[in-house]
Amino acid sequence: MLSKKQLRSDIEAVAEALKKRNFLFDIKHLSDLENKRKKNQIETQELQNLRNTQSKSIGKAKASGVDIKPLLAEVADLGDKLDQAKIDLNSIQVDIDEIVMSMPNIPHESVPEGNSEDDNVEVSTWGEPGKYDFAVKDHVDLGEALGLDFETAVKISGARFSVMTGKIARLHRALTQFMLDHHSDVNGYTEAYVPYLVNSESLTGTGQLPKFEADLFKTHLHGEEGEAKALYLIPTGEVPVTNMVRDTIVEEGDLPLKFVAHTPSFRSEAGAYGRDTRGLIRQHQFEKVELVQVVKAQDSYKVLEELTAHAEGILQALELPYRKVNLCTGDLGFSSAKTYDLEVWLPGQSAYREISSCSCFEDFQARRLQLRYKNKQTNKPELLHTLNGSGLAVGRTLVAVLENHQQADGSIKIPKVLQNYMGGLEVITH
RNA sequence: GGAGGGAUGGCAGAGCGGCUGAAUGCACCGGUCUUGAAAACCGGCAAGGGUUAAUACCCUUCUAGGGUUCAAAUCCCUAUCCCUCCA
Repeated sequence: MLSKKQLRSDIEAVAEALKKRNFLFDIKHLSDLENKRKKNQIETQELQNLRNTQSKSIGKAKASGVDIKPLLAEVADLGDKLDQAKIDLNSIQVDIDEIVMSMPNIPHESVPEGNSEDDNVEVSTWGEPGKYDFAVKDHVDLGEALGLDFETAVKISGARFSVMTGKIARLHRALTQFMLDHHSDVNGYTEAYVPYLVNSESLTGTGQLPKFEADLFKTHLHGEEGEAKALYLIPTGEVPVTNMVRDTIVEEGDLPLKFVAHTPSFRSEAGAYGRDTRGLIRQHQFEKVELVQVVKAQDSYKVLEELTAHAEGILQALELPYRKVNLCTGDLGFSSAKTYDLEVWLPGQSAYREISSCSCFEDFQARRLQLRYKNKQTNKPELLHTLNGSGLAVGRTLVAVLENHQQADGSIKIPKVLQNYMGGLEVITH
């Protein structure tokens, strides 16, 4: 959420900044609402003040034995007036909130302007796409021989799910284990285990709600109260992990907070019909190892570089060629001020595909989350900055390992760092 | 399944319907003292919002949502979470 103060004082600048990401809003409508809010709020608070002072004087009069009847008559209609004023004010505030809650974050100045992913800017590349003296297969062909099974998944659940058995299931787990160990042992993250079903407050805190409900799987509880209490399957580990610190004032000495968590992610992929229908790239359920950091405002962009480098470290350890891309204003996620995508090379597609997305949200999430620390200098609570990134998406990493480390006979070389997790295996064959 | 008890500031923990935004302790910050530190002593210290150039003033908040009342941390109802006892 953007700062309402900023929206009041500098609405033109906000509109200008959001235009860069193709987000337009009715400036006049919002400022009209804001003017109404101001008037009603002052009015309401004056009534409240009046009631408070009147009540106090009634108390005093009663204590000193004076007849309070005339005083009571004076305040007779105050309650009704106040109730009405509150109702009016509340309805205006609901309208304003609805608008503000659906406004995306302002892009950082270093974000390139553009309309779509075609305008993203490549920042760096690592490794060279491999040269193969045989016809490369994609991960579906390679995987199906090794225990990757989409047909069974269709029977159990439907399209966009997968089953893995045997060595490939173990390889998938090995990737997860390696990532968790690496980030906690080498990069200093604290491992976290978190719920996979979350309430709507959590999703509002990180920005998935209210705007993106269609992308989520929502559970349905029985009973009349069911709707209000319904839980959602997490679309990313970011949600439960970042919400661990919702509504808290963090001790300055505990900063930065660094968490790593392995979670499944569930996405309805609404609107993605026909895209990546083959294989593991776009699934309703996939595993991710998520990095989350909570830092002071002045550190956040330095930390974005650092966190991205942590994700890159996994790709490097797995010997997977990739490139780092600075997302343009038009491709930026709703809550993000700046995002680097890491795109891994997939020989089966002869293309770079997203495998990690590392974002700095500045105080956009923190404001929704009421996530602060007490600044020792000013002695005031200040909003923190949040960041997260996949380190990495496990399913897509499996795809990348299969395709990049395939050999002519369809076997897969296991990267050195994974061999311990594979019981010493150096190659998997069917 | 039944019967109770509880939820208060960063934490712990008091709190008769009006003088309670809230005692006290811890933590934290500043000061005195000290070569320095500790201890001791003195002082400060909740959050959110509004008006304002500023000082300042005002409003809201004692798990959440309703209700009673001129007035609610305090009384009533409901929900959530925690605890104890019985089956």
